[in-house]
Amino acid sequence: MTVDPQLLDDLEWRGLIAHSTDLDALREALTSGSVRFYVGFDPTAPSLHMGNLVQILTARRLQLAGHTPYALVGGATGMIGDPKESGERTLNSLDTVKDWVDRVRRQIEPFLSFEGENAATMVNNYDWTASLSTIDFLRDIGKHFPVNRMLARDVVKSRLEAGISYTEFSYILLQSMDFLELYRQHGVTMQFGGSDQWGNLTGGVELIRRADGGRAHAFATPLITKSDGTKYGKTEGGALWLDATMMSPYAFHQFWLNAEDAKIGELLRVFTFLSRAEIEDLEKQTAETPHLRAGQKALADAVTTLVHGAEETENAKAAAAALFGGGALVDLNPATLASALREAGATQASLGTSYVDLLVGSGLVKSRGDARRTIAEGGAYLNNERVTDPELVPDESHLVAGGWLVLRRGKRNLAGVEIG
RNA sequence: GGCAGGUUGCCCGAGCGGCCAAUGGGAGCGGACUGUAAAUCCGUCGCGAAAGCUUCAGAGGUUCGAAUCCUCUACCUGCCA
Repeated sequence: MTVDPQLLDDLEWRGLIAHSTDLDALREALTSGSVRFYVGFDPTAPSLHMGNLVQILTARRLQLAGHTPYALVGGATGMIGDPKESGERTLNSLDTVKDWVDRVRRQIEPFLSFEGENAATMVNNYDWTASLSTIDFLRDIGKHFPVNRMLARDVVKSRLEAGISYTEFSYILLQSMDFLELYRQHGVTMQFGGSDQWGNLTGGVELIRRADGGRAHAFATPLITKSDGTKYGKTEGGALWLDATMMSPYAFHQFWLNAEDAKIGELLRVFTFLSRAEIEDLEKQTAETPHLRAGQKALADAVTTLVHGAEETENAKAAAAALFGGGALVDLNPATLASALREAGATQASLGTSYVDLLVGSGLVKSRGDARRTIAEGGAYLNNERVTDPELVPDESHLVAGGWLVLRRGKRNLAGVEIG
């Protein structure tokens, strides 16, 4: 297998290396042959989200450059829980974790190739931890972890006051053991993960050195933040899920389309496979003609295509064009409008329902008082026309596209109501 | 173990018997500007059309009336052992 010698330069240019073990050694390893590497995903929810996407795409970049991926789902680590600063995690049942493991596995698979010389392999750490005896674990693994070092870790330090269970405290041993296991069984010599995983990554590198005298590498990808420093990928609805049933491809596409100008370059580098020349050109366009939003459009199209495919991306774009096109809704092709509304999120209602209740039913507002408030604030629309009468009850004359009402809150929150 | 203090709306944080659905800040939401950006400014921010209803850790109690006083329970913090 020939490898791309430019890989590490490309990763650095994309800003994907926030921390790393010896960078020169890593460079040498990555240029001298196909490196077997691993990246893990814990099943903490029924779907992966934007943060995980950074890792998935990075794994793909490595595979495309000729290296060999081992994608790990944490059937075991998901039972324990990685300590986080905000507090102790709630344990999930074995059944829940198993279900989420399956879902996560299926979400990762499309991004990697399981054929060819550097075919990817899926592994589950439950397979080598479930039957491990406590005595063996404490003697073979625990002996290599000085507690004083473990206590010095930032996450642990931050939890010492509020409290941390032995369960979570032990997490790093499990993840480090994963690396050792993959190193022994499959010759895996590199791991990467999010920067919040840095302690766990180096834990594995060190365990391999202490237990087997082996040499392994690790690097961490950066946390993607907004320009104000807060975490990226949060919407009103919560996380930016990759599962189409948890977040529609339309909503997903809209999220990226609304990216702030200042972040376009960074997001394009991290989340797309566009070339350096293409990205630099888009950055230039964003700087010179920001209102055209060429960068946002390219970003939204590229990421949505990666996650949901070309067809869903076209649907999302068509829906957005129909709903934000600016033209009168009645002039639109009924079929186009109807499918756009289904894409944006649609509910059903019968004629005679008040506008306020329709807004509540659509989920655009959370209570009737909220609906009335929105109307009073001038932020409520029916068929792209501002609604000023809080008592409005839509009738036949309001129907468009053969039986639809188009509700809007604010500039960009849309919902369709199918009248049946 | 002893002593003192705390627990308020999504978060932080005032209130310390009626004028409190509860000051203020942040987040969120809407409007203006614009580009379905950012920044800024303005408005809004428990439920209810309203009357009113349900909130200030939980359960009781005092009172015409409690987030505010008393008792118990839970959790947290500080000081002394």
